[in-house]
Amino acid sequence: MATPKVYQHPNLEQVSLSTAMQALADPCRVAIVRALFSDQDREFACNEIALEISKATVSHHFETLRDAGIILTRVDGRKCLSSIRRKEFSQRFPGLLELVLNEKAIM
Amino acid sequence: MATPKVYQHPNLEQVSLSTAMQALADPCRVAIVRALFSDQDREFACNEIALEISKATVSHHFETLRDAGIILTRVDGRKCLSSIRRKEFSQRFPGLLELVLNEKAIM
DNA sequence: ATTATTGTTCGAAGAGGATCGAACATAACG
DNA sequence: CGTTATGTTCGATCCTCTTCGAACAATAAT
Repeated sequence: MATPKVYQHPNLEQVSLSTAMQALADPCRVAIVRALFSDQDREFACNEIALEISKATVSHHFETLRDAGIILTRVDGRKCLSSIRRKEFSQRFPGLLELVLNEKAIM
Repeated sequence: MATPKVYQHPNLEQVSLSTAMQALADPCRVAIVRALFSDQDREFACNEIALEISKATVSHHFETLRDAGIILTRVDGRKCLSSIRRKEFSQRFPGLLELVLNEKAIM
C-alpha cells in the first residue's frame, strides 16, 4: 500500500438495529466491548485484549464492531487504537450497550 | 402422536441475552413481534400474520421466538395461538423490545 | 538495512441458520 | 369415516459468519 490505512466509521444514523445486535451477538466481540468499556478513558490496541483466537479473527471482530458504529479506531504508529463510541451509540440505541454490559453470564 | 402437542416455554431467567438478540435479529421474526404487539390483547394464529414465506419457515420462526422467551403459544383446537410475553420479557431485558419496536426501517 | 511488531487481506474449511417441499399429525366438520 | 384446516418434522439446499494459516504491508527498533 502506498497510501496508509484509513479506518472508515459509519454515521450512527446509518447503522441499523439488526447490524448493531448482530455485532453484539458474538461472545468475542462482547468481550472486546467489555474490555474497552472497563477503561473508557483509554484506547486499546487489538492485542491488548486477551482473547484465545488468532489475530486474523481479532482483526475481523474489530472490523465488525467498527462497521456497527460501536468502536472508533485510529492508527498510531504500528498500532491501531480503539475506543468505544459510547455517547453516540447510546444515543442511537438507548439501553442496548447497558444490556450487554450488565449481562452476567458471557454465554 | 398419541400425546397432543405441548409447547415448552423457558423461564426468562434461563434465556441469555444473545439468544434474545439473535431471535430479534431476523426481519421475519421482527415482523411477527410487531404484529403481535400491535394488538396485545389478542392472540394470533400462525397464518394470521402475513408473511411471504412457507408455513414450514413460519413454524420455525415461531419456535425460535418461543425458545427465546418472547412469545407464548397455546393450542386451541387445530390452531395454535401466540401472544407476546411482554411484561416478563421487558423485566428480563429492559428496553430491548422497545428498541425493536421503535426502529423505523425494518431492515 | 535488517529484523521485529502490529494488523490486514486472502482463500478455505466448518458451523449454524433460513428456506423450501413433501410427508405427517391432529382436530374440526360434514 | 373422508375431507379440510392448521402446524410440525424431515431432509436438502443455500447462504452467512466464524475461524484459521499464510502471505503481505507498514512502522519501529536495532
